[in-house]
Amino acid sequence: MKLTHSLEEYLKTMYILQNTEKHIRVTDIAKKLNITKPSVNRGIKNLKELELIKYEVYGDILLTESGKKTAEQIIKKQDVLELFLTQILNLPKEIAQKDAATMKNAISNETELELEKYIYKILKLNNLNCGFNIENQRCRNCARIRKDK
Amino acid sequence: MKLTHSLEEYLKTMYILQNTEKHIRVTDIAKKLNITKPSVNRGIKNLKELELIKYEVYGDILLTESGKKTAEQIIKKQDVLELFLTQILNLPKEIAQKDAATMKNAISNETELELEKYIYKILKLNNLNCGFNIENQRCRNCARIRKDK
DNA sequence: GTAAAATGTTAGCATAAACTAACAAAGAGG
DNA sequence: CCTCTTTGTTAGTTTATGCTAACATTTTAC
Repeated sequence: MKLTHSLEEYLKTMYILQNTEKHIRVTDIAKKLNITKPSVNRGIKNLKELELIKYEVYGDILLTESGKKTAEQIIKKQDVLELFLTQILNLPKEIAQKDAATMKNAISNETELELEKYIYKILKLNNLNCGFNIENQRCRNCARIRKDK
Repeated sequence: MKLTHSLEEYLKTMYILQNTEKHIRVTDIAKKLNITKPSVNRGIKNLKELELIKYEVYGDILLTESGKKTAEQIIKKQDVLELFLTQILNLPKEIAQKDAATMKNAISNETELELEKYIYKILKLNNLNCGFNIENQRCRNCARIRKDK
């Protein structure tokens, strides 16, 4: 079992929900990702097998330390792409988010790195995680809070 | 039956081979895409069903007019991405080609358009199809021939 | 012109990821 | 505290795309 595209999306969504909701629920993940509950259910089992979450049937979903780290990496990668799409190509947030999610599975690490450097250069940012954190949560690196346009 | 990612790759490869080889052969497609012949074989059947190619068992593969147009669109989309990766991010051609192929299925039309505009602006090109045509073939729009670095 | 090599095809397997239908468990209100 | 709604699970199907093994056809070389 390996961490696939869709499993990454599940994990990412869980991480986000964990910070906004009391419990991470199958139904909420399904709604967020616009898929059915049985699909999420299998995702949960796979993520458990990968030891990225803790879970027992009908119980709570909890991200392990490894799961949190992995989710943060996924989110960071996607943020870089989303920032490029919104700030440099001036695409609306909605499209940028959707495309960033699919693009992140399409690009190599080399491309990601170069893109990050490029964005850094263009936007003259001091910290890539500032100003484009997710869903109005506090940025984990610099404690700033994003303000959506 | 719809034109999927892999079918696009098959069609694109056929289009390229059509211009360089006398016949489009299953084996050559398979080698180019690094997959097995049976996989290509099924791709052929699907592309035939979509009326993008003409084909009879053990016969020649021929792109229909629709197939050619579609292939050109695919190649153009991918060229835009490859140009961005090589010219703006300075990635090596090898990585750029691979990433462009996967990225083209990950981005929306809006993103493609904005990216194209952006590249146009940055590189001040007069014709996006010049200078990054495929495989040293003549550019279909301006008749220039690409020179690889 | 026939035997060997190259090429193409068929059939069936595997995996990933979605789905529906049907059922099981938990929680909320009366 | 029991029923109804919500939520979660299981089982099985579908689709896309790769694969291997085995076979068929065509081409090439002598």
